[in-house]
Amino acid sequence: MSGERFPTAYTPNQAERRWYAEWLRYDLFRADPNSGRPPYSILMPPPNVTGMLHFGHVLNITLQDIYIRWHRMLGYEVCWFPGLDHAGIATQVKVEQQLAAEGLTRQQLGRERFVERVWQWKERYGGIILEQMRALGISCDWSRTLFTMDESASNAVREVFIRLYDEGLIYRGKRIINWSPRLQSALSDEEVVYRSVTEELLVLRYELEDGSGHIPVATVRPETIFADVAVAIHPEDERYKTYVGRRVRVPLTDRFVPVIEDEAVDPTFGTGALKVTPAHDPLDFEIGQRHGLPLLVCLTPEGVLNELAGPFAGLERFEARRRVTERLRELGLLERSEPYTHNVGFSERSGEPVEPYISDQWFVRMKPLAEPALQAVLDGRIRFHPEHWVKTYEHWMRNVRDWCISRQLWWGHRIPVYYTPDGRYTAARSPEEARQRLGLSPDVPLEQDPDVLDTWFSSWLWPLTTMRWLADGKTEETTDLKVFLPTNLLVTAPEIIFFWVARMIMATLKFRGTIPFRDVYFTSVIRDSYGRKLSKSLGNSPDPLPIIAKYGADAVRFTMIYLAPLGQDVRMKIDERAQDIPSMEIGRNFANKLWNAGRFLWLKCQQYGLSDAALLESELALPERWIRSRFAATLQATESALREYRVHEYARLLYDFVWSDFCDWYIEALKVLLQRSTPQEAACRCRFALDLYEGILRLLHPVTPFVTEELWHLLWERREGEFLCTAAAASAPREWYSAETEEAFSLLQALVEEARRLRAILGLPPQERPPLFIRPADDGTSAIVREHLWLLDALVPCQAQVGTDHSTLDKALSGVVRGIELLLPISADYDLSAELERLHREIARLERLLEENRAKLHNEAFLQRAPQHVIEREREKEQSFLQSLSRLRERLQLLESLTSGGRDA
RNA sequence: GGGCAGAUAGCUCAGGUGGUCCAGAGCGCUUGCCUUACAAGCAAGAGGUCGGGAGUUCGACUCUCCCUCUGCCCACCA
Repeated sequence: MSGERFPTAYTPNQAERRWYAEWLRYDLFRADPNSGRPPYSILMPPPNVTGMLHFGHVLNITLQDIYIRWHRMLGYEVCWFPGLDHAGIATQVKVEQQLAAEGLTRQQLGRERFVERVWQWKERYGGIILEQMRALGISCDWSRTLFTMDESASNAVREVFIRLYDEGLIYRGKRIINWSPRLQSALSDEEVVYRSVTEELLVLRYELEDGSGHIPVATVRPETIFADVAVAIHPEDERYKTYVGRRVRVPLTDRFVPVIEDEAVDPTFGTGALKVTPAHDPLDFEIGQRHGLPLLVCLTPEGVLNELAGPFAGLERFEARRRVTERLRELGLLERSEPYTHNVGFSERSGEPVEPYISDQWFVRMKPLAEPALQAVLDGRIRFHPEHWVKTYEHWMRNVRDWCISRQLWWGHRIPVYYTPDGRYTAARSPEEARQRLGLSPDVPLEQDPDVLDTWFSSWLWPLTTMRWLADGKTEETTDLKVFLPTNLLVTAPEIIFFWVARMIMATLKFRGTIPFRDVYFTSVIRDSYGRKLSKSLGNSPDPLPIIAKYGADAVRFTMIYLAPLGQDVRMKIDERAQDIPSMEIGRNFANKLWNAGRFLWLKCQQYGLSDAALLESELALPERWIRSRFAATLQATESALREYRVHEYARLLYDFVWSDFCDWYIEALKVLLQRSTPQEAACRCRFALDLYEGILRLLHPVTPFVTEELWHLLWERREGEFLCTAAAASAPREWYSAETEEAFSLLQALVEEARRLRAILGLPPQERPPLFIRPADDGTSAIVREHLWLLDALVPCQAQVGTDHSTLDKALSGVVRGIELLLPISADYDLSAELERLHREIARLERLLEENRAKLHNEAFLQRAPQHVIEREREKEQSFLQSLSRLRERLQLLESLTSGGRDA
């Protein structure tokens, strides 16, 4: 027992700063792969350095820390690998915005200086993010922090590119990709979001060369007609059969293009005739390939019409659309137009509509990688929680398409490919190697590919690069890889299942022959009370730091997991004006409750002292045996909840146990027990209480590390360097649990609650202790009740006494609990009408239940088919109903005779 | 168009494998309390035909099917 003063209130900020510094000072988070203890490892999904963390991260990181801290206390050698992601496009966009505010563009700055600016940005926001993570109290191994642009990661990225290239799994090709004119870069399919947009569907006249008629063609993108190379119809479309093989004029041009047949055309859509523009549409591209059509490009990378568009050249694509439409109308080439709602792809990062665009890009062949990765999940080597994500995963993996990995950006891993002036190229580690590979003499100039790789091309190597795989470009084997891979758990958002989770599985299987992780926990999506995702632009995503400062890190951690059931979205009320999340009070109040329970125990221990003499089993009172049993049961339940990734259940179990069982019942009973004990006994009871409380701290430490560490040191003398953080997890002997004890105590609880209800009806002042008469049931519970009248006295409060003759208590309020009748005397002039009404209601309720119960018991089918214990249970219920009913009826009769008698007199 | 998840008290949500609380918590609400730690608290209370409809079963909030609504993901056809 510590002799220091016990503060009347918990001040989170101070304690958090102090303990985090201590934990770091003693290097408690550093993993030692050579310790020989069983390993437990987690890879932290590296946050983007684009900005600050939001509450999605807070939940995600808290969950990981809970598992890390829990396993550390269980004696595992834990290793949590932290890091940051360079987030290519996203970060580049942010820095360009910053530049724009200064009136600059990246082109003005030049590549080198621009990249320097991005590094400055990274230092700044990376720093904020790390500060936020520390404020939350997370216990990752900071010595292993990795940034995806670190040299060691770059080395691995380069090697992987070259290996895949040599294997033919990376190739360069002219394909239709998603082009962002604003970013001047290609995007992967995953970086495009679709939105429903209403545009005008135009029907244009493509006139036959000989002037004998026309084909009506529907389009929403008339500005692309300049790149049309054919008009296609479905082979079985009778309407246009005769046109096939003839030529039509592309409107506004002098070009004639053939009419062709292709299965891909949907005859039921639009006019059934499709203008084929292979350079500007993925479907058209395929058709063009099939028919050997030429590729015409009418847009520049900036999204401006080029010389092919004749008089329209130089117009921006949407302006061009308006002008072209206008012109077509003037010339009578526009047959009709109608509003048409369809999905249009937008760039996720820069927001403008994506342009399907033909260009030279680098791709990864996904099919060979996807197959083993799919199997690993289907056969259960990797388990998803909740499991239903497996279906989504499977669907994507079976339909996976090649991954466009080149980006026309400056911020990212440069593509390790070198080109000769005459267009030959190869992947290589250096120009020298490239020359060697191409068999060139040293004087041939080479140019490295200006593009960089998709961010996820470094992220998918995360399980490997965090463990220093190929950190120097050569070394395949490291101690970390041997010990910590596969990792145990990945906690991540379901929205990056394709971007990241799937690809990590592919890469780790490919390059290491093993799965990257065993369990994947997909977190909840945090939404505001309107159901919207948190986002900075909506203003509904407050900065976690001030909220942590206001409520405490433990409160934030606890509230998040308390509110976030596995796989369900979480709605939180967010006060946008105050940038506050009021529900954080849940956790704050809980920490406060825990604190005060500790303070109470401290005060009592000061008062009574502590006795080392272990209490004999027989000397433990029922409330003590009960709370011990509840502790054992709670511990067991929390363990299985955590093992099955029902983390919110873990939080709820702890909340209910601490608040209801420990504080509301045990501590209240302890107050009475201490009063009735000899000083010697009281000291023993304090010891018992304190030990149990310590168990609670151990149990809670993974969620609320700070307040528990603080209490753990306040209540006990600890050796230098001793921390709850690295103490053993809570444990309880099996025999602590006793169903019988819990049954007995719950009877007393029910009696207390019923007696309090009666007492509340009378509205007595707290000091008043009315007599309470108890008429026991005849089921053997009588002894328990008789032995614990003192407890009822204190908890109700009242003066409880057992009596069988209650006839003298004619004027009383009554209640029946499991056949036990409680009587609270009332004054002669008390108005009984409310009580009579209540009795009637109660009797009616019980009669209904009895009826249902009897219907069951008289049902032959039920008796035959229901399991024995269920039938047994129904019989017991019948008895209990009968006894309660008879007592209530007696009571009613008595009161009715009284009231009528009263009226007569 | 395909798939997934959800619909329980005014609000936010709990309710593994159908009968053990005849539906629970927190917040909000009503009433009474500064009762030997805690008013960020204590005690009592009001409030729900568990989205609708069928079915399986001795028995369904809990399983199956259909419907309605909500959210998300995937695919995108001019």
